Amino acid sequence: MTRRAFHHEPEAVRQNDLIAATLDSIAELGLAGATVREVANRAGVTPGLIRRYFDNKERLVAAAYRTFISDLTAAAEAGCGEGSANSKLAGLIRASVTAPVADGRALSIWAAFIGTVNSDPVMAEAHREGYQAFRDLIERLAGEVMAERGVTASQQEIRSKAIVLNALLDGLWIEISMGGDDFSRVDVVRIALDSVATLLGIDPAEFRE
Amino acid sequence: MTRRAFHHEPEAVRQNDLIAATLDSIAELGLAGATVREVANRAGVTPGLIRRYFDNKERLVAAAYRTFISDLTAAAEAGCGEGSANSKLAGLIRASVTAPVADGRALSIWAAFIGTVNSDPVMAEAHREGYQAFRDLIERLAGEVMAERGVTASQQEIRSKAIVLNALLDGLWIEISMGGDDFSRVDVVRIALDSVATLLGIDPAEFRE
DNA sequence: GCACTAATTAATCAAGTGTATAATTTCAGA
DNA sequence: TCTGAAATTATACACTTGATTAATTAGTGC
Repeated sequence: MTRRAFHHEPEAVRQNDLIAATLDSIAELGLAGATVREVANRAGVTPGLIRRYFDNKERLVAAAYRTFISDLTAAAEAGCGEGSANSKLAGLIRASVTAPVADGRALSIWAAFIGTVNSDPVMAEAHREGYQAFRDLIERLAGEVMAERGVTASQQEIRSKAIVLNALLDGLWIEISMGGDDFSRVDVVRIALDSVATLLGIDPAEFRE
Repeated sequence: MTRRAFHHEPEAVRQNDLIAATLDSIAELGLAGATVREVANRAGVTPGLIRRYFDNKERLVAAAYRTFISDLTAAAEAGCGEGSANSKLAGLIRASVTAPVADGRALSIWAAFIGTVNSDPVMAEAHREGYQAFRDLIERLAGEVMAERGVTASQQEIRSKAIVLNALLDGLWIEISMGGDDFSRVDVVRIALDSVATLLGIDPAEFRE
C-alpha cells in the first residue's frame, strides 16, 4: 500500500491553485458545492493540505473573493487604455459588457458571494472595498469627460451621474452575463455607449469613436 | 415526559408559514443557514413536519423563491396605479427604488437565490419566468409612453430601450438596497425618473408629475 | 550520499445535515 | 362521548461537512 506521489510547490503557487479551484467549484456547483474535499480534488491535493495555507475554510473563501473581484475589475480597467477621458470611459464600458468581464461564470461567482454579504461581516467589508473603488473610477472619468466636452456640472451633479452610470453598467453586466435574452442579435456595446452618452448629455456619435 | 402541545393548521397556512420562515432564515443567515431545523424552529414546528408539506428541502426552497419573486414584482407593479402609461411607468420606477421593494432583506434573498441559478436548472427556470415578465412589462410601458409623447420608434428601438431601462432599474435597485452609499442625502427617486426620461428622449419635467 | 526540515498524505473525529419512520396527539363526525 | 383519520412530534439513521493529528514523503544543504 503505497501513498500517492506528490511534489512540493512554492507557497504562492499552492495558494493560487487552491483559490482557482475554489472559484471553479463555486462557479459550477455554487457556494454549497465548494466543499473542502471538492476544492482539494480540483487542486489535485488532499483536504488536509488546505489548512496549511488557510487557517480555515472561511479564510479560503474570503481570499478567493478578493482575487475574483480584483481580477474582474482589473480586466474592466484594462479596457480603458491610454488616451482621453472620453476614450477611457468608452473603453471601460466596452470591456464591462463583453467577455471576459461579462460572462456566466463571473456572474455565478459574483452572485454566490453577494448572497453572503448580508450575513457575513468579513465578506461585507471585502465587498464594499471593491465596489467603492469601481464607482469612484466611474465618477472621476465621467467628470473628466464632461469637462472635455465643455458640459458644466456641479460636483453634486457629477456624483448623481456616477450613481446612475454605475447602476446602468451593473444592470447591463448582469443581464448580459445571465444570457437569457438573445443578445446575439443586439449590439450591446453600441446600446451601452449610446445610453451613457445620452445620460451624460453628450452626442452619442461623438462619444463612441 | 410529555410531548409539546400543538394544533392542526390548514394546509395553506402551514405552507405559508414554512415559506416565510425559509425566507427569514435566508435573509438573516444566508442559504447555508436555512437548514431544515432552523426553518422548523422559526415556524414553531418540528423538522419532520416539513416533509409532509414539501417533498424535500429543494422543493421548499424553490417554492420560497417563487413566492418571493412574485411578491416583489407585485409590490413593484402595485406602484403603477391606474392612469396614463406615463404615470404607470413613473409609478413603477418610484416603487422599484424605494422600500419595500428596494431594501436589504430583499437583496439578500435575491442574491442567495441568484447564486444557485447557474448550478440548479429548476431555479434557473423559476428565475427566467419572473425576470422575463418584468422586462416585458417595462417594454410595453416604454412603448406606450413614447407613443403618448409622439416619439416615433421602431419595435427594435423600443426593445433596446427596454433592455437599458431594465438594466438601469436593476442596478439602481441593487445599489440602493445594498445601502452602501449615503443615499439619505440623494433623491434617488428623482434621479431614477430623470434618467429614464432622458433615455426615452422625453423632457424630464414632463415625465415626472 | 545523508540527514533534517518542511510539505503532504491518510485516517479519524465530532458536529450538523436531510431524510425516514414509528409513536403520539389533535380534531371532526357519529 | 367515542372513534378513526389526519396532523404533528420524537427519535433515529446514514451521510457529509470542516477540522485535527500522526505518519510519510520530498527536497535542500552539507
